[in-house]
Amino acid sequence: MKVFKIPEATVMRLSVYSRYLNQLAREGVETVSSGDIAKGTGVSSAQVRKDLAYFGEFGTRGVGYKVDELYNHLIKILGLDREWNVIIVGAGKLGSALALYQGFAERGFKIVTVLDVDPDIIGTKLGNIEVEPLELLEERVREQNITIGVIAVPASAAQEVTDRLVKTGVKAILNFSPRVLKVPREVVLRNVDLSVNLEVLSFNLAFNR
Amino acid sequence: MKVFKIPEATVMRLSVYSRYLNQLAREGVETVSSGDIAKGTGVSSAQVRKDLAYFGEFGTRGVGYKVDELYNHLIKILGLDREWNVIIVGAGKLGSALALYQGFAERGFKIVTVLDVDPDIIGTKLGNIEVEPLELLEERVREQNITIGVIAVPASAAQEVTDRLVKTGVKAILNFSPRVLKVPREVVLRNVDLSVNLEVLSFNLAFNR
DNA sequence: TTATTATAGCTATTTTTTTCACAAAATGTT
DNA sequence: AACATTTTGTGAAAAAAATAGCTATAATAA
Ligand SMILES: NC(=O)c1ccc[n+]([C@@H]2O[C@H](COP(=O)([O-])OP(=O)(O)OC[C@H]3O[C@@H](n4cnc5c(N)ncnc54)[C@H](O)[C@@H]3O)[C@@H](O)[C@H]2O)c1
Ligand SMILES: NC(=O)c1ccc[n+]([C@@H]2O[C@H](COP(=O)([O-])OP(=O)(O)OC[C@H]3O[C@@H](n4cnc5c(N)ncnc54)[C@H](O)[C@@H]3O)[C@@H](O)[C@H]2O)c1
Repeated sequence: MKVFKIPEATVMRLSVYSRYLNQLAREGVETVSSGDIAKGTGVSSAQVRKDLAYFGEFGTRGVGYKVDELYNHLIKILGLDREWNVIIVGAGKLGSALALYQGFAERGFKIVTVLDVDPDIIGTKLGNIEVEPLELLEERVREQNITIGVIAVPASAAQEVTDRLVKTGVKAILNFSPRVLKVPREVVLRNVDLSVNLEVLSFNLAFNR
Repeated sequence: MKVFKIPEATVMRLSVYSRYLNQLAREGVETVSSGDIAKGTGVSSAQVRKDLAYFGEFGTRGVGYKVDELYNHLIKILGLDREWNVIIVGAGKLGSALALYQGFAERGFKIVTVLDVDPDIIGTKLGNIEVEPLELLEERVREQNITIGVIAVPASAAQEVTDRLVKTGVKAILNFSPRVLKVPREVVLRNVDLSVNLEVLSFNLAFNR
C-alpha cells in the first residue's frame, strides 16, 4: 500500500486509538472490533478501519483485532517505539506544568532540558530536572540529541527561540505561544493555542445552540 | 446569508485573524487586505476571504478591510463581545497554570471559580482566586452563572466531574484530560490532548522527512 | 472623463476526507 | 458439509473543505 499523505486527523485518531488499546490491554481484553474501538473513542467504525487501512491489514475478518498486536503496530506507526529527547524553553507556569507531567515519559517523550531567562527560575528544580539558562540552548540540543522543542515563552520571544532551536538541529516544534511561527518546510510545527480553543467554545455558544 | 454549518477550521482561523488584527490595530495600521492577513497568519488569501464570506461582506473592493471594523466584527462572531464565566476543576500543575494565565481575561473569559479535592491545595490562592473544595461545584456554577467548564483533573475523575458540570447547566467543556468524554449533544465539547499533539510530531518525524 | 490598478466577493473546480455498502474471509452452528 | 454470522478491507459515492480564477467595484492616475 503506497501512501504519500496521511490526513492529520487520521494521525490524531491513531494516537487516541492507541491509548484506548493500552487501556483495554491493561483491563485484560484480548481482541477488539473496529466497532468497539469506535465506541470507545467516539468515531465511526468505518473511520477506524479506513484510518488503519493507510498502514496495512491488522485484523482478522469475522474476528477483529488482537489488542496487543494492533497496539504495537500503532506505537510503531506513531514513532513511539523509541525515545524522543525534548527541550522545553520557558519554565513559567505552563512550561513547568509540562515539565512535571509524567504522561509524556510514558509515551516515550523524555524531557531532558528546560531553559529560562529569569534568574529566579534558573537553578530551581522541576522534578529531577534543573532549569538552566537560555545560553545553554545550542550546547544542550547538540549534546543531548534533542529533536523536539517546546515553546513555552512569551509570544515576543517565541520566534527568536524557535530560530535558535531550528538552527541547532531541532526537527519539530510544539508551540504554545499565541504567535504564528515561521519555520523551514522540513521542520514539523504544531501550534497548541489555548485561547483559540476557548474561542471555538464561545463561538458555538454564541452562534447557534 | 444563510449558513447552517461553519467549518471548525474556519472558526479557529477567525480566532487567529482576530488576534492578528488586534496586533495591527495596536501598531496603528488602519487597513489590511486579505493578502496581508494571509501573510500574517500563514494561510492563503482565498482562504481568508472564504472564511469571512460565511458571515457577510466586511471589506471594500480595491481597498481591503478597515482593521478596527473587521476586528469588531470578528469579536462579535466569536462571541467575545461579552464575558464568559469559567470554572476550572482541578488546581494541579495544569489547572493552576490556566488559572493564572492573563491572556484569557483579555479575550473575555473570566475564571471565577477553581475547585480541587486536595486539602493541601484547597484554600491556596491563584492570583486573586482561592481554590475551593469540589463540593461547591453546583453552588458556584449556579450562583456565578458559569457556562464554560475546564477539566484539569486526572482522567479517572474527568467523566464524573463533567457529568456534574453538565447537570448543573454548564454549556461547554474544555477537556485537558486524556479521556474521551461523553456529553449530551447540546453541550459543546473540545479536547486539548497534549500527548496527541506530541505524537503527531513524532509520527511526522518517524514517517517521512 | 476615461483608463489603470488593486482587491473583495463569488462561482466553479479540485482536492481531501468521510461515509456507505458489500464481497471476502474467518468462525461458529446445524 | 452446508449454512449462518461476524467483521474486516476496500472501492465507490457523498460530503466537506480548499483553491483557483473570474467579475465587480472602488480608488487613483492620466
Ligand atoms: N499559562 C497558560 O495557561 C497559557 C495559556 C495559553 C497560552 N499560553 C502561552 O504559553 C506561553 C507561556 O505562558 P506562561 O503562562 O507559562 O507564561 P509565564 O510568564 O509564566 O512563563 C514564561 C517564561 O518564559 C521565560 N522567558 C521569557 N523569555 C524567554 C526566553 N527568551 N527564553 C527562555 N525563557 C524565556 C520567562 O522568564 C518565564 O519564566 C506564553 O506564550 C503564553 O501566551 C499560556
Ligand atoms: N500537566 C500537563 O502538562 C498535562 C499534559 C497533558 C495532559 N494533562 C492532563 O491534565 C490533567 C491535569 O494534569 P495535571 O498535570 O495538572 O495533574 P495534577 O495531578 O497536577 O493535578 C490534578 C489535580 O486535580 C485534583 N483532583 C483530583 N481529582 C479531582 C476531582 N474529582 N475534582 C477536583 N479536583 C480533583 C488533584 O487534587 C490535583 O490537584 C490530567 O488529566 C492530565 O492527564 C496534563
